[in-house]
Amino acid sequence: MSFYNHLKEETLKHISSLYPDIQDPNSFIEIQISNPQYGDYTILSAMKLAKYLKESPIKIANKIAEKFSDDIFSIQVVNPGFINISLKDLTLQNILRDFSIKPFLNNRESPKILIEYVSANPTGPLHIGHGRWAAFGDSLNRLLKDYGFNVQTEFYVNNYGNQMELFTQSIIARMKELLKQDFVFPEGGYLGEYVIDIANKILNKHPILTKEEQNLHFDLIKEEALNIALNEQKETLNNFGVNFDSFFFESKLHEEDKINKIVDILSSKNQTYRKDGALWLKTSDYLDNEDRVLIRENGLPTYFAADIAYHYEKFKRNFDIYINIWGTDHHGYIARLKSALKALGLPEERLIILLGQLVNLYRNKNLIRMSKRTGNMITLKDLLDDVGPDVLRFYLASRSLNSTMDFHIEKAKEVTMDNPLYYIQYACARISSIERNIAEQIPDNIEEYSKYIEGADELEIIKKIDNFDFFREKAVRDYEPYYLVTYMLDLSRLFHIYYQKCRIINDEKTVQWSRLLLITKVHEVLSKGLSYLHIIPLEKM
RNA sequence: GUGCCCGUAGCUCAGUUGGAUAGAGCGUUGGACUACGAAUCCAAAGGUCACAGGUUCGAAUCCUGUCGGGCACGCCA
Repeated sequence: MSFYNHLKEETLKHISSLYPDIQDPNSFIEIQISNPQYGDYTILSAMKLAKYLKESPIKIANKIAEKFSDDIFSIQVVNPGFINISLKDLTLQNILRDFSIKPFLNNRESPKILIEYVSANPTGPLHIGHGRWAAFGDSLNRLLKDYGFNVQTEFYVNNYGNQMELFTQSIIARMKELLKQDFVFPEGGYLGEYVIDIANKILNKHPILTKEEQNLHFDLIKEEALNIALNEQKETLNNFGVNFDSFFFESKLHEEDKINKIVDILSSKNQTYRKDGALWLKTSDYLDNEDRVLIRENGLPTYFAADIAYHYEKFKRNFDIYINIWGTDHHGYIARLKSALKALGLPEERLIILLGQLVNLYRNKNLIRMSKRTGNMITLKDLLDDVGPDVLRFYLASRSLNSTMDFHIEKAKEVTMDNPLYYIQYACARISSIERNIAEQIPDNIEEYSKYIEGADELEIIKKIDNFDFFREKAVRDYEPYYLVTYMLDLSRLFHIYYQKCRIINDEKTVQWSRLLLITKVHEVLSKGLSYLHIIPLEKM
């Protein structure tokens, strides 16, 4: 266990015994990494407790501090109620000796989480926005799993409705064009080049369509179009290191009559009414600012109705938490969906919708405006071919989901600190290189050499290694994998500084093995961090 | 107009569920390879945390307002 987690447990124990009346002592556990001049970790709990207990924070801090009987660190209470912890050198050596990365929830119950993400319309190729959800969702998945959650991932396929019809009509028009027949391109249809490719593929697969009237085979063409578009999306995602446990087809909800059922349930709960020939859901009784249509005047259900049915089915699967990753352009949709879940009596608080801001794509300093309709776009596949999956994933996952990001294609291809993945990779490559260069047999008990570590730079690195659990916990708490990216850059920096100053390969073997142990642990942590991004550390560059 | 997000160094961004003296990289200027990989390191310069109030032991962080930018406001999906 990291010292950080040890300190958390001890603090909890002491607060519980000092204040047995507090119902949720966990909510008062707050530990941060200190400003170096004050120590290594700082416990902020006394000041949180002071507000709650209406007692002087410094008194509380002193009481907590007295409870700590460990002699493995020094402890100091400072106004207005900071409890500063400074680790002794021997403790740091032991942290290095014992360090390993383990799931935090190892021996506890593992909550089940379903993450739904990407969920693009199967009407064309993925673009960089989908890439962002893919990179983020997959990293979140890997991070939560590593922490100990039981995670499954899902892609919701919107293969039903007007967009799919329009897509099919666009393909049929292109097929007719290829056959030199008269055709009318549908209004608002899909103009992208890829539609012609798909038309060609379908014609090659089904030569009979060249003779027959294509409209008679509308459903067949739609089915083929869906398969081609979806498989291309899957292939792109796979090349991006992103795979899903399940694909849920919207059409299934229609085929199995789930939508009518959900509408009936809502009606039976007196949550609907008729107006202007349509059936409305009383979402404004809950979180929404107006009511929404479930069944249109023409008798067809809305996308919203299908989405309610989808989430109703989702909730039947008994996960503890449902995470949806949506683009910010769907933010207006949250209130109505959560309202519908409330109307159904479902625990909507289990549905966590993470909104991602959009990505602006630049080439040669020009913003590229993309539109699937006009076909003016750079696809995710193009970017993967151009800059490669590692750089793309690193970049897309290295910023908060909540900040709009600019992606400059030229800069992503440069190998500079504008492209910090290489800074981390260079640290990994240097460590691998040293491992290759050490000719002797590495001793089995290399952990025991931790006691020869004593340089300030080295102890600094051990502290940073111990911080891994702190940042992982924070990333899990906020659903923000990028915290680990910032952490990896910091750790890499400490390594590069150290590397510059100290030789690892050394005639003095106790020094050599202790230093090798240290950088091996750095390597382990960096590898773990990169694994969340599905990036393999380089042994050579 | 209404709702959501954002505004930190010339640029791109960090900044600990509010915590101690706001930090990195790029770019600029100067320096370090006869030692494990110089894709590195060291140093300098660079700030009214958009602006104005408020909350409290403490605000870049929370609240209110103003200004600026992005997105969304369909019986499309």
